[in-house]
Amino acid sequence: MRIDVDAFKVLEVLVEEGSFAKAAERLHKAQSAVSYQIKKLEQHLGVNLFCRDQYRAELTPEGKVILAEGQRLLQYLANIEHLASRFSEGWEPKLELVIDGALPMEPIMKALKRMAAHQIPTKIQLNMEFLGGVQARFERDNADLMLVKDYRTGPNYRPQSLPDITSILVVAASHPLAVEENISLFELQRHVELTIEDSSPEISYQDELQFGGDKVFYLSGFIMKKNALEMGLGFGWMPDFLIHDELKRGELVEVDFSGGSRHSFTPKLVSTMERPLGKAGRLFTELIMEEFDRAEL
Amino acid sequence: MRIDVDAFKVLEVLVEEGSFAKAAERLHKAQSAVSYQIKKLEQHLGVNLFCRDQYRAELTPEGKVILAEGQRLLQYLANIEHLASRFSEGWEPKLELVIDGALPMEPIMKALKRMAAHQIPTKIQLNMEFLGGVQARFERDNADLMLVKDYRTGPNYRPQSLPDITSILVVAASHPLAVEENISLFELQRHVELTIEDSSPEISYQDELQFGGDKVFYLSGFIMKKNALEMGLGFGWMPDFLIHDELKRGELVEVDFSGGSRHSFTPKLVSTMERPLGKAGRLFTELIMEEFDRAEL
DNA sequence: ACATACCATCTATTTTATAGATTAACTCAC
DNA sequence: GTGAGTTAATCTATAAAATAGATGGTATGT
Repeated sequence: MRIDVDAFKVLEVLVEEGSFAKAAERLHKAQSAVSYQIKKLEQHLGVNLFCRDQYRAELTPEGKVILAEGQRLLQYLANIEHLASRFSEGWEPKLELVIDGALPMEPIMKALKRMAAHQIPTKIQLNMEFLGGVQARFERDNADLMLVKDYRTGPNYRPQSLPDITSILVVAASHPLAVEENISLFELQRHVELTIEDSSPEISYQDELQFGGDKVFYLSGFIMKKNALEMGLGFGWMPDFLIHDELKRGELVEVDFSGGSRHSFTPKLVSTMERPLGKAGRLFTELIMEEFDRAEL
Repeated sequence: MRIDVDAFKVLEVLVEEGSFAKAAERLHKAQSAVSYQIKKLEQHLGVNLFCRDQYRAELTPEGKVILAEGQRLLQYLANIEHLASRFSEGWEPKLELVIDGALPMEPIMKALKRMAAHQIPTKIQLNMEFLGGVQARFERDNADLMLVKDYRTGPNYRPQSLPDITSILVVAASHPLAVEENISLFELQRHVELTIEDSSPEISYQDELQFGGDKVFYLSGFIMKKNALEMGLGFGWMPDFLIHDELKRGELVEVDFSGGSRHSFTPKLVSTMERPLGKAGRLFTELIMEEFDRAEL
């Protein structure tokens, strides 16, 4: 038979009260029950916790150590119970998020920071993907939420719109396209297009914003894409919030494409009815909406 | 009623085996007992650990977290049991040592280091005192062992001798006493004597190696005493192992006192029969003897 | 469709925890 | 000292809990 953790509680109270009878009273038990529990604990551990030579039983040095360890054990057990109570309140044990690298990180990070401040029991996993990779991962991992630029609608998806984001077709000021006017698609296709590499494992649906030229560079993430643009490697779409400063300083300029150099999209926060959100998921939804709205001002 | 930690063990085996029946078999219990335990745990925590929709009951995400936490709890409990078993093997929970600052620290530290390597459950407390302070603390704190230069014998003391250590009466090379020959006690008393301050709370027995002059500086520890000597503040006794290099380099020189400039004493390792040593105390005794013998070579 | 495996549930039984009473050893006040 | 009052172990009866064994409904696979 395994040890009874209850005995550690009895031990604790017994030491606090300093007497078997008082401890029994505080524990709403008979004095004999306390004696029995302590004796059982001593037998189980093979250690004398109390020295019975004196009139009042006195804790041995070994007993002191066992008491301290037992208290830590009880503490740990209480933590588990607390954790469980949070679960039964509706907090999910894990919240898995997939976010699109094309979206601004600042409001996302702010929302996560505020989540952490709530002392919630939920473990949060955050994955960043690009283009079709976002949805691919959402489906493969059975994630709880995806924050995505655009997605193929599924059977039970519940999307919520976030404030619009504008992409701008830009190029370095030093690039030939920077000075041309009313550029045709044909002309555009003669230059190198910079694109984010789709992070999905299989061939995914093509981004509707590609121009179909044969000179396409695939980059892994917007930081690299921005670098490549600044170095004049080619032209490409960038979310406006990422290049605000560069446009202002004139390092990057908008391409005067006849088909339009601005494109706005509506990021979506998507969950699925197959995996309804728990408390943490709903809290995150609320916070992320707030942060995106605030960022827009 | 408090939670039954046994249930965590059942949970662990159940998850490993993947079936209530198999788990019951491994635990030498009936299948119903396993069902009962798990149901009780779920009720107690207020959390569904298993999803019974499928044919085979499957662990819920909450269950996974509870399982992991439960395993840590069991680990902790096992640690306590191990600790207790070490106690019942004769390892005392605490070993309190008092050492004399006049003794070489190196073998003591080496012995302690080797103690630590033994993975023993005993907590070790080490206190350094000077002169009468060593014994005062040994008695006041009911310590287990004292390593002392000399002591007043008590009723039930069990001393063991360590290899002799020599003290030398030294002074800085720049000090007037450094060049005098065949110095009388009277001459010596005209100069400042440097002494370690007795660390006992009450007035203790006077160190037999004091000269009775009126110019005495009391210092707290041999590091300060050595500094004071080097700076030519006065003369004083120093254990040879502490000033070996300084003598060699001629920074400190032996005083040519007519009454003798060398004095050897036998450090003692003392315990009392009122508090017999446990395993850790005996191990320390063994190691410290070894280290002192080794240091002598 | 049949044999098999899975797990909840029921009942009887064993095991364990507890209360209440008793006793021996001890303290303290007088 | 002596007697009243504590303290804690021990004993016995009882209440509570864990367990075994049996049963039944459901899912699996061949």
